[in-house]
Amino acid sequence: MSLDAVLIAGPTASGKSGLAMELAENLGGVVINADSMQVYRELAVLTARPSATDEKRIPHRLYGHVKASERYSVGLYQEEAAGALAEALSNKRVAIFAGGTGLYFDALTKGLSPIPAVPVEIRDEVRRRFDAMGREAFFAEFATKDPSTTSKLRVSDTQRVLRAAAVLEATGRPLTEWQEMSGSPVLAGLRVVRLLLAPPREVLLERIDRRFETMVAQGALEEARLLLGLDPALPAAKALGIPQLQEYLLGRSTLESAIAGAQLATRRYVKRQMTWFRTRMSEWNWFEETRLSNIITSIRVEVI
RNA sequence: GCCCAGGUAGCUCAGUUGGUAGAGCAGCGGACUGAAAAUCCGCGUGUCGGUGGUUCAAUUCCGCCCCUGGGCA
Repeated sequence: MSLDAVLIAGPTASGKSGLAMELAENLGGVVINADSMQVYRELAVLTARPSATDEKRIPHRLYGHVKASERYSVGLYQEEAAGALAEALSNKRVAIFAGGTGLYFDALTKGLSPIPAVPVEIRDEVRRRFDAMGREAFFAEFATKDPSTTSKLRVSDTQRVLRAAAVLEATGRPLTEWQEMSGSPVLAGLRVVRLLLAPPREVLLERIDRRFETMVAQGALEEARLLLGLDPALPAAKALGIPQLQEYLLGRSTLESAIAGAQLATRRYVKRQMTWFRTRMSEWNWFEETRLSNIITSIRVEVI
């Protein structure tokens, strides 16, 4: 069987990393990250990133290579993933993408519209105007400039409203117009296997609760402390567990309630992940168990 | 054993002067194009402890029973 890439998606704590390494070992592969939070250097424990030992055993790419003070994005991911893929293929290795970020898998398998990068200054400027005007007034004004994008947004969806306004500002064209253009998938033309690991929810939730306690025992508090001075609006500052543990570090909550809060946030995250997978990745090969033998015998290779 | 108070959603509770019930939290479903572990939208999921009785109608009133908490012994 000839194969270029294996994609392993699944909710948090579903066993993706372990399976990725096993497959990498068997197929002669490189593990490439497909998770938006595991890219941040300072977040090793809290994002359950592969350990130094793991990285020694199997080559890993795009893990912990971005500073928490920086703002990563799908756009950057798409570029870097393409680079990591090219490197793997030129070394005759199978690229094994593992992660839980549905949007990143979209970039790999469907591609993003070719929207030019929005300069930070414009982004910040739009944000300032939003804060000054208030969301209602800002939205109303944006509606007059870009009715087609506005019709797809809600006033309350601040993040998307800001993005749409920034794109219009930076490019002079409505976001909807850009989005009608399809992009090219990172994996275009390659032979891939798409695996979705989805253990029963109750098993996952149980595992999550125990795992978070282990994380606290293994240095999660120190990671949260490291990020204390950072702008809370940065992506890394929103990693599951960070806000809750910081509340505790600042003396605003007990450790017990911080842990409970982080576990709760993680449960909700799993729900959102599952919604994405169910509704947008239903044609992937779904597995409840991570037993390699089961998976190996039933995989289907497809060309993207 | 007796006397109080209470048993209503997964949890904490509200309520119905008799017309099968609603809040918060938890939970569940959905959307998703450069912040996506983000951001946003939607949904009460129930033998009203059990069993008899009164009634056109009982979760609500009455009897008995069971359970929980407190008090007296």
